[in-house]
Amino acid sequence: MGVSEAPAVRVRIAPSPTGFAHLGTASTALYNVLFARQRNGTFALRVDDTDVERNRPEYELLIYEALRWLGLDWDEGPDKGGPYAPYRQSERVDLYKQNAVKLLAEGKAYKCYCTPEELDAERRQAQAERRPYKYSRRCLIDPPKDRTEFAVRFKVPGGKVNFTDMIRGEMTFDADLIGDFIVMKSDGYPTYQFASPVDDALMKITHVIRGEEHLSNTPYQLMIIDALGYERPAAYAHMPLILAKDGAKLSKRKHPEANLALYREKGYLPEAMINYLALLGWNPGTQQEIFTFDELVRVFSFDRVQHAGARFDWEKLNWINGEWIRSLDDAELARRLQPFLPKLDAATIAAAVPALKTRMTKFSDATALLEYLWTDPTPPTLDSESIERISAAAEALKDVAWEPSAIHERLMQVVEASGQGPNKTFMPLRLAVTGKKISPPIDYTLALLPEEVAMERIRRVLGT
RNA sequence: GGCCCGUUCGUCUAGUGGACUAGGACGCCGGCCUUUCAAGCCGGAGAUCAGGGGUUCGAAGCCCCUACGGGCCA
Repeated sequence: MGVSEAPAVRVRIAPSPTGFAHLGTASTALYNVLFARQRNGTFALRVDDTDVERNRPEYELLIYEALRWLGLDWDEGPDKGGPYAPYRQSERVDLYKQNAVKLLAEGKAYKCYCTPEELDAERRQAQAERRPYKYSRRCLIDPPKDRTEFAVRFKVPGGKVNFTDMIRGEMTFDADLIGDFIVMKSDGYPTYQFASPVDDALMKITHVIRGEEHLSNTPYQLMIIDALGYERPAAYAHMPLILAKDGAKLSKRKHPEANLALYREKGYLPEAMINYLALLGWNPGTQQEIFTFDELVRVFSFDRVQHAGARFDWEKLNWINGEWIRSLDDAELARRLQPFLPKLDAATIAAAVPALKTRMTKFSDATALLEYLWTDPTPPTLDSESIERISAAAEALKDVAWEPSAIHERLMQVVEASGQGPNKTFMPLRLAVTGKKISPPIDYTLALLPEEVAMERIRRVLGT
């Protein structure tokens, strides 16, 4: 087949709605989207909700929300449909049944009546004899006559299974080591090993890009696709896992950083998240660290993806987020900051932005810096010299235009007249007005407050 | 238990047999700037390339073994 005849690229992610949206889902989605955009392909979202016990519709919404926030929108999905609908596996159960029936009819699968206890006994027996366990095929050879409840078990043909992994190269697995596995459970639902390849084939997925935990599942799924006579995806890509700081796999229970919603709440920019996620497990081969999405589309390639898991690091994320914050223009920054400063009006936020810009690693940091604007601080106790400096400052500020540069000018005159360093004047003022040692530059600190309020706080410590 | 994937500064990583006295980034430390805190600029410490055997004139990079980590199946 010539290059021009190659089928259009179709990729997909298949998250399970079993809890909050996971960081790993975002990472996988990103790589899928980058690849799809590079090749003018299609990106589908398929919801793997066959685990009836754990899946909840609201969790599905959480996934949509998080991916949209990151700008990782999909072309086909449960909410927007598409040529291969439905995109929710729970709505495709008939399809899996049909395919299982087909396998059964062709002798490529068989009914298995074994109980979990029997299977467990088999397994323990194998272990006791120190031989690798494979299902005994007793239900294939001599099925019990008196039972009705069954699962459908795939008859593994054996031999070698080869496929191309865009990250790891040519892979070969020995299927002789793989025992016959269940494709349909006795409750009528498919197993992951069955639903996933059936959908990939039916949805004409050309490249399966997913987490490394699925690498050894691939031969199972390829055998299913082959047995069903479907076309295999052209290639796979198994992405390195994101690990927690302690080196363990990111778990929803133990690691809050696995929760995508958290980043939005704390004020990380979606651009920064994309940037950081791209760099976790991939590198451009150049010194560049800051990337826009479009730049990533241009330079991303699977052969520069890491093979080993990468640990999540708040510090680096914070730096990247800070870089992004500093790169935004003031108006845009002010606009995005608003939800994080509900107590302030838009004009005040806009006025604060120049002072905030280099002082935030994430938007939630703004709170500590500006808290004094809506909270009345406890007046500090100051020594007589500080009182004197404040008194001089108060005098100088009497009829100043209430904005940073004019305030700055007046205060510098006071400093000059004092013959002392600026901080002798500024720090007491800062303490008087904010109650804290850390605040934006003093001219901003004052100007952001209404003049009467600022002057009142100053008068208060002067006792006048 | 079987199979698979992996292992370079604390972290993310560069490295595809000689340019490696192992490079960059984050973080850390120091200095400059300075109005506190940041930002910015300059500099520094930090990796016996998991360990051991080979192959080779030469190995971080190739082969084997071991250890450790992770995954899948069971």
